[in-house]
Amino acid sequence: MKYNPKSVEKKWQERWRSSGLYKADLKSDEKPHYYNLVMFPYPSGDKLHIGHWYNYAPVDSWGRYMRMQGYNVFQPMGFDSFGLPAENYAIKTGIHPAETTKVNIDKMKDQISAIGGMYDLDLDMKTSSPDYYKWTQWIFLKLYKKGLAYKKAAPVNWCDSCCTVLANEQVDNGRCERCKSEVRRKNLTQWFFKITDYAERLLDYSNLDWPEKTIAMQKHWIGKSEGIEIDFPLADADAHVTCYTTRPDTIHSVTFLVIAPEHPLVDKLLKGSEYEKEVRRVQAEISKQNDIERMAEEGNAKIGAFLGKYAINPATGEKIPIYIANFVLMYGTGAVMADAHDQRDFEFAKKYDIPLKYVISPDGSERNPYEDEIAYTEDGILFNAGEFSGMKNREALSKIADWLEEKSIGKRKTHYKLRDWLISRQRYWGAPIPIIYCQSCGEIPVPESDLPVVHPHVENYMPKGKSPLADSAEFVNVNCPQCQQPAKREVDTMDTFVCSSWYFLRYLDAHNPDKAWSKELADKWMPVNMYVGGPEHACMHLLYARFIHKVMNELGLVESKEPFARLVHQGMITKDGAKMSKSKGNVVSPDEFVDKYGSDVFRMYLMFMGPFTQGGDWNDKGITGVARFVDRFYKIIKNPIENPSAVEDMDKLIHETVKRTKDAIEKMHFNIVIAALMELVNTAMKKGLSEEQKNIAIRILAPFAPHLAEELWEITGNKGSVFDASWPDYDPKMLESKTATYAVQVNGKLRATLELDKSIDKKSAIEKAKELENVKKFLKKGDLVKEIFVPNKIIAFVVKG
RNA sequence: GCCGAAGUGGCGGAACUGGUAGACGCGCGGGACUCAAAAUCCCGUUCUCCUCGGAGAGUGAGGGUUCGAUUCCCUCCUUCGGCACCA
Repeated sequence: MKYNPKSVEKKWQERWRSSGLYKADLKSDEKPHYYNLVMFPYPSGDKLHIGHWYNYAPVDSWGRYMRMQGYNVFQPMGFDSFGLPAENYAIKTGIHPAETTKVNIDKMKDQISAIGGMYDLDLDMKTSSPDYYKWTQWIFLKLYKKGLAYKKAAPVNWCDSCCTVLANEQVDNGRCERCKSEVRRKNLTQWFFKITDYAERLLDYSNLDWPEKTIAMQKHWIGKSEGIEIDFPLADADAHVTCYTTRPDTIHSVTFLVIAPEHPLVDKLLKGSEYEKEVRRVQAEISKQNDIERMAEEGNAKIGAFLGKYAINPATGEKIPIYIANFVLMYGTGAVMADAHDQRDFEFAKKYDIPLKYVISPDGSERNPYEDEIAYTEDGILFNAGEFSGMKNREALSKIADWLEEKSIGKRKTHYKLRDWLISRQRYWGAPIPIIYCQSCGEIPVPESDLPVVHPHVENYMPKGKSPLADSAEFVNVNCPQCQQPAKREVDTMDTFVCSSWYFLRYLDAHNPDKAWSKELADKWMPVNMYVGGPEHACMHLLYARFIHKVMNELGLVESKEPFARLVHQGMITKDGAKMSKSKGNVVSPDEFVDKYGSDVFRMYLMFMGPFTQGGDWNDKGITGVARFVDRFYKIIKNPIENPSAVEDMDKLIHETVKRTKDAIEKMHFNIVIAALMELVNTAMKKGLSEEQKNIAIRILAPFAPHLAEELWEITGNKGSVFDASWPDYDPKMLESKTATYAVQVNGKLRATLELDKSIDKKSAIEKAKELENVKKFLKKGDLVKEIFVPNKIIAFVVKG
């Protein structure tokens, strides 16, 4: 009889649910804890697609494996339900985001249930529910009180016709992606979290089992650099321009300064200047470019303007002109010293006819080896550099820095590229920021006892230049918590990354009305042992979560210093080489495959496609292979081929399979696990399995085909769930064999193979190999000059002539 | 441009620390079963020669180290991912 996945899977899912098999007892210390976490999904209208399955199914297999290794596995699942798509959908259709969110979550819950995973969906956790965002607001207040939340004006990309802020990626060539009207820079007062205070602490990755690549990306993002701030006095005023550089060795070649068009000095320097008109024109032009365009490599010329003023190069005493240019941004000091040894400065100087001066060449000779065509940016020997001439520039670097510090011209400084985290959004579908503005008391945080600040219902979500929450008079008008006089609420909402930066703590104590999380449980369960999600979150979510966690740690609210001990990124599933998206119309739904082949087959096929971290292009061609494997496995256990004489040989294979699959699982190479199980089945088809061997085989399979394994566990007469049994161990003695297969090579080419006893010595092994006909043939072709013997592997001869 | 990863049969992919390249699966070819087909089972399947024992070539391209290289080194090409013209 053939295996019927449909009825069997339904049966076991119901049993698991009714027995509460996978409910982790968070308070129990009976078994070691294992927090197995997958990044929670956004409840989109696209529902669950193959990419989600590719992510969730192997993580579930991992969790089941850990459970069978004796761990108390906690594997929750919730929803990141605030965000822009629901709001945009509401603008289009008028359906309230809360409603679409609920519909999408219900649908996705059904789909996740169909996987038949251990995911605990009963926690019913979503970031848009008041009992969750109450605590997001509470975290805001914690940061506020620690001085880590502040307001400042920041430039944003603004579209006048859409009346809204645009992300850099929504700006296309200076125009709004949606309505094509011109985008302008506009200053808005916004809330920030001071993540920059934690730059140094965030650079500590000790004890984190994370992909090297992700750590490298975060380090790059934080961007620590050791340099020096140098003051350039103005030629005709008692003021100076401070520039930051990591290359003080080039100070003698500095022939001009470039400051950001937004630099506060620009207005002062321009006062009554004949250059004002041109500078304003260039400023206006640059203001149309977003940061990405301003820094874009291709298709964007360097533009700038002379400010009509000069500074003094403190090293040479020379008068040098000051410019503004698009490529200098108002970060750090907003000013750079420019010279001939930087390609960007070099090009700018050529365009605006600014004289250049060289101070480095490969051999110290006074010329640019590239003949003035491109900048010489490599290292070399200094010349025209005063007392430093003749030194290697890298060696002179710190000496010049010392010299600048001694003369009080410069001061060494560590810079970080990391900017503070802009958390306010002028959007409806997000957690309200718990701040009240009072005419007499000023900016007042909402008292913790008044949380949550409930998200109001509004009629119109259309952006009008300010948050739609401003429409609700009931929401906006409150009494000041301090003086009880009429006051107004902050109407901006929080970035959804704030909501997702602590959800793993809430899972541990979901819906507790009195606390964000229980410290006791957090100390038992944190950090998350295994965290799996897409690599696109390397710099945002994963950095923000670490930041918030470190703040909570310093406040004594959690013991762990890091939220995620081990991190793995799953690969991306594409369709015909393209990312799946509704707009491209290439979203593949898992439902029809699950319906046709069952969850076990579908999940194993996804795992069989290739290494988990690699991803791949979706193609349903091979799924029949996995379906055949499942049928065979079922058949072997249920209708055994009786052949007792051969069954003994199977012992070795079974133990080999345990070892192979175990090694592959720990590396998350699930494709190898499935392949090894297929090999076992193929051999077992011929030779049969004993009852004991069947018992082991079922347990190896269980994490990957949980329904089938449970069914077979029951059929073979076992009591209870296979997931309460332990994953099998192998006996190393069983893997040993008396003989080894040697490859016999002549001049590096394989000429024969030879089965030899493992205890054989070099001399007799070589004798045996020499007797082989095909080896003799090639040995005759010249003089034997070398014999190589690698135990249990190779016998090689080198012949010359 | 810089940083990172990858490139292996018709396809997805395997190969531990330099030691028999192509496991496993799909597809394809042949056979068994069948009135027939599906399903299932068995055999074969990198390419080119061949006297059917084998021989030669072969892991993006070209060099190098080595008895031996998918694996190590150099140069180059292509694809994917990341980025910030950060001074």
